[in-house]
Amino acid sequence: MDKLTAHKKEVIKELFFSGELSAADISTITKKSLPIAGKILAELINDKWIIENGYAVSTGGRRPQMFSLAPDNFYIAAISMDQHVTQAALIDVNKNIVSEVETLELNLKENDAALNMLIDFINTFIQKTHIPTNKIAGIGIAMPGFIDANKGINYSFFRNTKGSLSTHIAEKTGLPVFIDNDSSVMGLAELRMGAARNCKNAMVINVGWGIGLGMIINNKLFRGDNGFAGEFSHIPLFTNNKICDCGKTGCLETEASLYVMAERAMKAIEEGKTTMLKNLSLDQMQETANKILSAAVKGDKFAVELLSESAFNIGRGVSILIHIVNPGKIIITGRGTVAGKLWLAPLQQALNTYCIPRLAENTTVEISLLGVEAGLMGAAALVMENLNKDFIQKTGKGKPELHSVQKEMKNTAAV
Amino acid sequence: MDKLTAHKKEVIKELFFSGELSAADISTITKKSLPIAGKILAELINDKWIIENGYAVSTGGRRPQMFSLAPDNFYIAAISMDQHVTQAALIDVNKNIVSEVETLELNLKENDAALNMLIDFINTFIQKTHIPTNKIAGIGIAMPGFIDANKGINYSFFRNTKGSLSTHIAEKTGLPVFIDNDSSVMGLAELRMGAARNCKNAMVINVGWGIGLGMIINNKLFRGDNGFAGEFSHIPLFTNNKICDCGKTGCLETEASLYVMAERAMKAIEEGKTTMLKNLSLDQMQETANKILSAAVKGDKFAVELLSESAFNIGRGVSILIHIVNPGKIIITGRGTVAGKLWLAPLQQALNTYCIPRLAENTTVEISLLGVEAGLMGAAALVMENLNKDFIQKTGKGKPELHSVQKEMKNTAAV
DNA sequence: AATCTTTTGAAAAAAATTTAGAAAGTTCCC
DNA sequence: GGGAACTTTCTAAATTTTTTTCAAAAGATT
Repeated sequence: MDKLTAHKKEVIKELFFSGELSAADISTITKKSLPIAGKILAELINDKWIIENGYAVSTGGRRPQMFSLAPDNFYIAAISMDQHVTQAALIDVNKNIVSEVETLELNLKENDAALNMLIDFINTFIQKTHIPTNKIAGIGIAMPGFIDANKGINYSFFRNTKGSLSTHIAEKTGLPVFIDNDSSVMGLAELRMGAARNCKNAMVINVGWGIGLGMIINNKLFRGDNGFAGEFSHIPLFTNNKICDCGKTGCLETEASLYVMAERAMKAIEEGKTTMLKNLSLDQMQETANKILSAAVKGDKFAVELLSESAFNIGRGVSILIHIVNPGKIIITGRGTVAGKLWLAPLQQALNTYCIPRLAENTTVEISLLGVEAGLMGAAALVMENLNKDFIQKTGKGKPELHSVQKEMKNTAAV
Repeated sequence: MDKLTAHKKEVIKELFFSGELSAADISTITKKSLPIAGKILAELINDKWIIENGYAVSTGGRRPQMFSLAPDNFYIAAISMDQHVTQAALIDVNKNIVSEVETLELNLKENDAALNMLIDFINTFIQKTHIPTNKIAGIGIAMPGFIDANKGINYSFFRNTKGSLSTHIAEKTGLPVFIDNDSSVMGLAELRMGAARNCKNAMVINVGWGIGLGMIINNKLFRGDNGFAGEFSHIPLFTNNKICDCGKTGCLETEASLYVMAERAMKAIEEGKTTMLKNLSLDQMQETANKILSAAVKGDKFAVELLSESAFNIGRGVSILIHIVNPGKIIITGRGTVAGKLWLAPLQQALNTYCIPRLAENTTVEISLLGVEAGLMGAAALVMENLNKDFIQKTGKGKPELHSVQKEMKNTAAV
């Protein structure tokens, strides 16, 4: 990629995540000189990529001209998957969801038809939006599994694809496709547009059917040697003889996860425990989990205890993370976030119990503000991080297209 | 620092760690164009920093001129400390120890006189070497504790120093001083001149009185938000009710470390266990540890079992590291390394037991080749990483000094 | 001997930064 | 309330830095 395009890409990216910036802001963020920043901005205005946005209030001197992305110039197709449910949404340049959030019940395990169903779902979704494909920057897919994002391969699901999974979907949809692990991508979302902005090191804990981990290290998403970093759910933390999905025993997720909470709730109810919870079923995990979480929010003593137990166990895992990584922030995200701040006290209690005070002191725990949209926002962020150079160079998206007759004339003239 | 000096610094650093490089090598390593590399090299030759080293064998084309650091141009004072013993050695441009390795028995805990003893020790050591101080690039100090290397502060030891510890020692010795945590610095040594060269992510396990961790992340030493990353010894891994130095229970170091091995050995001997070990004492930890390690090397069944138990427990901790960081290599270093490959089998056994196979497969475990010198080498590497700009600009170190008479003449001429 | 590789140096081109000054505000002090 | 002094933004020109290009030199390969 030539340097000019690389610079443009970076500026577009920063404007997407920040919304509005001045030339001076761009200069400091990109660590380029002001003349360079000015030049890039002028070109991007000329290409109709960005617009001038009037003057900001003064901070003690001349007021800066502000810039932002031109509205309707492009969109992002964001796909967020978990083991059971897949969601799709269209994101615009202001990070808003501008379509219906489409949902597909799609079980990833032992389902040979899943890939084709996914592709159909995506294609139908894009058609429904009525956005021309040349205005879609790409498709971002957040999904579970061991994923090599560079190669676009998921070693856990859709393994029978020949070649890379992302290339395969790109061929079937006609759009650039970027794939990464769901928890990692949620980490990216927090880094770029959530609670981890301006954090050097942050650990994003994805509380769902398992306990995922997105790692922000040195202001960047960290993926390890093979893209497998953050396999938090399966750290051997307990000596409990409970067998885990992964074949081992004592994994964190055998003692903390929405799934474990559901199991425990059902057992307790069977034993006659007093609680507002009823009619739970492991077959309808999503509904069951939501029932437990909202019961906890409403103050149901048993549900709160259940949640606190999981939170404390997660905290034990987090205390290990803190010892090893010394992060500035821990951020709780994922499906469990519905219960909000209920997670904080028991988790902090575990940190107080298991962390060296000097380490615990320097780390704050927060609930993600992105909430249930974290996965979709992460998928969008993934596309912006990998923005295609061809897409950036595709100038004149704002200009009217030449008609075929005009093209003919141009060609003739050239001969 | 101006760019030229920054470039020079980087070239000097790479030459120190690599020994010999061609202009093309420098260009690729520093990611600068060949003309730049050539220009820097020419200037450095002119400054007597480096020498031309003849031609290397051809790799299919013209033979490259090789460059290396000029011998005797500068030296590094390396200090390696642990809780009980402090070592000092002089390192030359070829990474060789060119002095006696001086040793000082210095207990860091509850010892108000320790800092002054350390400073005296360093000053005496430097005097003994008979190297003029303007030829010493700096003093690198590797020591235990919570250290903020940027600020030069050790929050665990020597806390009564007013201002930063490194500045204080610098004032008392008249040389630049760089301080960092011992395990981190061993990680740096492995990254730059050991088994972690060319590793993107590597975990360096320092087996000593506790279990330290130096983290290499994205080809760089990683220190976390406050410089406390890698606090591996105190991750809460066991439910054993053994109280640890840090005040908590169940820390990794309560079940794996040379100290624990010594305790267990003494208890077993008391109980009449069959072993070649005898006359052990916790007061003379270094000797006791060495006795156990060398007994294991000689094949003493009990000593091997003792070591294997510790290795397996370390492995359990390492399996957590692997799940979280997905590193390409695990490197065993520190005092325990004396027992060499004996650590590998039981540690690998733990990885096989506690790791998801796909993760364990991608990580290899090795014994450091730097051995007992790892701390000193790390301290030297620390100095090279932070090489002072003034020191680099101090040209003419190779040129003969003007005599005072000549200086007089110059001064007169100038008037 | 002809063809390919790699290194090397010089010249040309491109890119980026520094400098300087003008424009547009704010703040503080009398 | 009105300057004076200070800030911040913005533009253009001058300068510096860096990369690209080209060609020659030196060796390997077939």
